[in-house]
Amino acid sequence: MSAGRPAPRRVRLADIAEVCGVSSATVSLAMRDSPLVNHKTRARVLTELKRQGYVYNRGAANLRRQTSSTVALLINDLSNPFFAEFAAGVDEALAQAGYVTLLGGTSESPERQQRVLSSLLEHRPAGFILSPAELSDSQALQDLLGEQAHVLVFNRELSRTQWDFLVLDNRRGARLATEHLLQLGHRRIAFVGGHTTSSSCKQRRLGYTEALRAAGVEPDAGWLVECAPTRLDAAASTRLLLPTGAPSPTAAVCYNDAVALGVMNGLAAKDVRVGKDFAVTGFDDIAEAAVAAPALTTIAADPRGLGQRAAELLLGRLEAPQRARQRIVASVTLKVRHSTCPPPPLAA
Amino acid sequence: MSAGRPAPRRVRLADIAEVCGVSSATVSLAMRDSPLVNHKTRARVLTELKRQGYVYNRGAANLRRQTSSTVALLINDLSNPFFAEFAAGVDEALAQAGYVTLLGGTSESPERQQRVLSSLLEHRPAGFILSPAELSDSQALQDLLGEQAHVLVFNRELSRTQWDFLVLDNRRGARLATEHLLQLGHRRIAFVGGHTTSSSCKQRRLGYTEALRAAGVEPDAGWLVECAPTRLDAAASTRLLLPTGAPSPTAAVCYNDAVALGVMNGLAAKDVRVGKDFAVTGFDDIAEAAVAAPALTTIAADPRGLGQRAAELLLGRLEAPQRARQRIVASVTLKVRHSTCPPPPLAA
DNA sequence: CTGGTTCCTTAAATCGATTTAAAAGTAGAT
DNA sequence: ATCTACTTTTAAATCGATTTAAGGAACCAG
Repeated sequence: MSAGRPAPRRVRLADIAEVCGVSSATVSLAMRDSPLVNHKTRARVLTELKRQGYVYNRGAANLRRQTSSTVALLINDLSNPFFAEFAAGVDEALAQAGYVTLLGGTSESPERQQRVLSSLLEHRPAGFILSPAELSDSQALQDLLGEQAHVLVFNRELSRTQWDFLVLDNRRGARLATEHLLQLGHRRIAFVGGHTTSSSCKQRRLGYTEALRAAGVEPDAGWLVECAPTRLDAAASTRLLLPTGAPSPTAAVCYNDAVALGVMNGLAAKDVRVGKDFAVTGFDDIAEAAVAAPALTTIAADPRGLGQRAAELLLGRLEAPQRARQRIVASVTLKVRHSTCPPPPLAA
Repeated sequence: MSAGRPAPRRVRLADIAEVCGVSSATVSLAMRDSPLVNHKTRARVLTELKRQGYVYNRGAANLRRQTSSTVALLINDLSNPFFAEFAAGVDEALAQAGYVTLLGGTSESPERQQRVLSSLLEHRPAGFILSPAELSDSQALQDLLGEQAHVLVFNRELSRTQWDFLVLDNRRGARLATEHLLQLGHRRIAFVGGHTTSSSCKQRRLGYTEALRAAGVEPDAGWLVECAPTRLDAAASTRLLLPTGAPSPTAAVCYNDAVALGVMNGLAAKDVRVGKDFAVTGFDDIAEAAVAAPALTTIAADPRGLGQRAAELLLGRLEAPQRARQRIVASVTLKVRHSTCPPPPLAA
């Protein structure tokens, strides 16, 4: 067990002060470019700061100044590339503004979300960017965070909160996808995936229904297939789309890309050729969408840009705590690829 | 502009103390279950803490105790699902141990890496988990972090540092992929992607060469195709694999999945059917690999598990600063899917 | 020499929790 | 009543940077 060097204590302002023959107050002021300090003194101090490799202790400064230079980022699912990109965008924009990101992954568990949140709270972040876990308890979150916390909620609505909110234009996205299918000639179009409890699912279903009605098609209750927004569950639900007694759907609008990819797997297993015999659309435009076979027609949303937007919204709120609540609906675009096609002649 | 409530100051230990008629020292001790405190007093204090919704100020405590409850996580590319999963694993394990993750994305830029790092340093994290940007300046990193910092380096070797190191078994992975192709009957096998400067690329090429030599195949210089590890650049490089004068390769071991998917795109554009006329393997097993057409044969490495492992290694180091340097090589496995096939009879 | 400027520097308080030595309180024994 | 032993509480210092009021120096005008 060699001793190594005895871990030199970190350099403090007082150490610099001593060498320069001034007080630590002077060093502090010099460092922060106060006009109170003689430029000769400042130069000496700055040189010495560099020479000793001084590292600012933001924690001490924040304690005294009652400020904070961190923002907490709570993400429901970092394994999902959509949210990972979102996180990357947030971090990038926060770093640019001089903030550090406190990361908290919640794995879609409301309990873990509460635990992670109370741990993050102890670090006194200036604000929170929260992409809530499914089935989050809005009230519990509010109790923990307090009424006047600076919070930006992303993606999922939290009922009865007054926090800023950034969300995709779910309704319009689903309408775009549905209209695209209608234009191709489809009339019997299913909506697959998502839970009725989720606000984004409700909105997407709404867009879907609107598009159908606008085209004079009355949606059939049998076309609404509920399942978890995962590839596996979606694949299992696929049987509900296949011919029974009634005329079956010729296309499916899926809650998101994961569901769409699952549906494509499920259909392939039954020898239904997606893009030839059956049309499928997704939502999110995750990276897999472009390389799937066939490449998935989907709704794109620029998650990295959303992350930057979220950070900017929160920073805006920090600067103007009193400004009115913001509710931003981010636009989405339709990306047509090869999973959509006209209905087969037999079905038309 | 309604005023709202005037933002009640946060509760401090002193506030609790006052109500309970004791000193803040007593509250502090009670909170931390010191045997010095009378159980009757402790009960009163705990009740009051809960009643006022006290939130611990870890910053103040850390300042006094000269400790830290954060760990900095620097990630070269959060958009890459492999690293996003890794980050999720790290965060999960750190949270379990009571640490909070300070996130820093570096976007593969050494300059940004330096900037992000010095910003994180000011928050005095207990340690660092660093997945270095390409072409990182090892010396510059060491100058910034200091010799005795607690650092775990992931994935890319940093020359002449004494930090703990966690890396995939790149050599064995590439050997597994190459052996798989050899067993299928291939003799002319290319290696595509990656830069010679990167340590992981060197190791993978080594495994590839070893496997060839062991099978009595002398690698041809023309089989080594260098390109950036991105889908786009790989697609563009594909032409180098196709028949010219000399007999051309019938299979390709790719540096990673992104390259493999790019190569598949490039070949498809030239009507070469991967999985029928040509075999391709990847590395990483990102989510797209499973849904690509054909599904990609690749090397899997459990990035989330690696993240947890990384966190555990760092935490171990924090507890035992003097222990010998760790160098962990994580095992990988071959995932055979449909992008690999025997060589076409003509070429055999 | 006095009073008034201007310029620069610093002592001391502060942020909130922790820690330790010392004090205060309680009980029991003599 | 006194002493010892033990339990419980607290005053005060501490971590490192910031801030402000006050002080010192230098200079000029009258």
